[in-house]
Amino acid sequence: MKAYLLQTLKELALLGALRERVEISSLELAKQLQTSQQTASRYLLELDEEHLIKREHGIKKQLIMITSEGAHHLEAEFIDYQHIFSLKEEIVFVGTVISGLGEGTYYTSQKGYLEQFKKKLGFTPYPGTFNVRIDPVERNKLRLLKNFGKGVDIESFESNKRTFGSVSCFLGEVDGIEGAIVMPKRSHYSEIIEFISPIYVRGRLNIKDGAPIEIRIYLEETLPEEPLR
Amino acid sequence: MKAYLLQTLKELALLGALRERVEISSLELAKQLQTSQQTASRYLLELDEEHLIKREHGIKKQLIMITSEGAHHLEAEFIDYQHIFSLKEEIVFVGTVISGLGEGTYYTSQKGYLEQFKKKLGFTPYPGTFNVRIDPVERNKLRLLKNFGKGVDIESFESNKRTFGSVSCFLGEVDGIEGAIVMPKRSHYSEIIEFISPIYVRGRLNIKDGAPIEIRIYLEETLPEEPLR
DNA sequence: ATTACTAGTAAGCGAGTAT
DNA sequence: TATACTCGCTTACTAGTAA
Repeated sequence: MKAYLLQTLKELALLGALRERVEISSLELAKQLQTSQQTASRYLLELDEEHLIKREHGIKKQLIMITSEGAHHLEAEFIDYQHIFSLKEEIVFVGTVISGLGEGTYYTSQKGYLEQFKKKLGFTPYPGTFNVRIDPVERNKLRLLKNFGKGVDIESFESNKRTFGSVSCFLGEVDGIEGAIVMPKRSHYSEIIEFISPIYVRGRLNIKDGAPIEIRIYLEETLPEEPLR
Repeated sequence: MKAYLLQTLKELALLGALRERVEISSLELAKQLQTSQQTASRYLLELDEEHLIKREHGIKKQLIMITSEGAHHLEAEFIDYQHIFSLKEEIVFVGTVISGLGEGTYYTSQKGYLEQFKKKLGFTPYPGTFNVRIDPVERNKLRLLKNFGKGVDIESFESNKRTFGSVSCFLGEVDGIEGAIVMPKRSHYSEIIEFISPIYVRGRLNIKDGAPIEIRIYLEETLPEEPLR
């Protein structure tokens, strides 16, 4: 998303356009953004084209409201700032359940991974991964996770004459089931999040493909409680 | 501030550059920003020129840290987002005490204003205003105030054959002294904030020009407490 | 009043490359 | 490896103005 569009969207949000239709002229918006009327008008056109706002033309001014897609961008931005100023302790990914290609079972059955999971994560995962497709706008949360999350590194190893790459894990939960997400280190951000757990998640949740789901990742390590004396 | 520079600054902050020097190459930054190495390099040059970051060149990569000026921009942005998502109940302006030109005394002595202050703000101000020069980066808080603050409108009136313009007031306090800031409606955002109070602020605080000061403005109206039955 | 098109100018971009 | 310069191309800007 272009930086100036985000800025414009934020400005509209400040005027209340997340909650209601806001009446504003391109000239008024231009003053807020310290630019010309023409540029503000163009920004609004671009935001509209990208479905980040919805407009209705009144007789004079226009009524503008931010769409849910636009709101997602602002939320993502807010999360970034919360992290910058260390105010949040978890990241929630929203997505839909999908089926994997069975690869998850292959990888999570490798002894080289299993031993490390047991040792470093504290549990032996059920074979296979619980896969969730996240919205593309959620991907910057993945980046945040890499930068801020307390990742657990699982090292690469060799087995059967091939190499199994190193992965990062982040502890979290899906609908109350504790586990961790697994991210290959040498790969770009994907739209799929893979979750492992000692429990067979799909069975426990009795859930179908396409169902909405949330994965919650803990950013702070859970500190053991100090016993009262 | 250019939108893309803010975005870059935010990215550096996410990498921890608010707290410590961060080692990053222009290519790595470019990947984060989804742009080219050349552009990332140019962004860093621009941020440096504007004193928003400080750089040290290592043998390979460079060490980057965000300056306090850069941090202010990020804080201001964070405040904006907090307001968008309704998480803050006050705005604090940081500035330095300055002397006015005596105009404050003239205006605050006008009967037309005095009657409205008494009626709408609940107090009769001491003649004169307590003036604070705010940092230019604080000005977007003024804009926030106009959009979100529970402003009290003081209407224009005529007296002695001239017109006294309408002003907006926002209740707040300076160092524990309750009062309100006064902003002319028909004027651009200024670097000076004028504070009125039933008490002679300068005398009470025994403060000199140039001294650092905070003005706290309440965003939510203080609701009267419900008596317990 | 508005919005937004046209057109000329300015700013931003990244491939190539020097250092 | 790095950073950052040049330069040709693209994108973004605003004055003027139509609708």
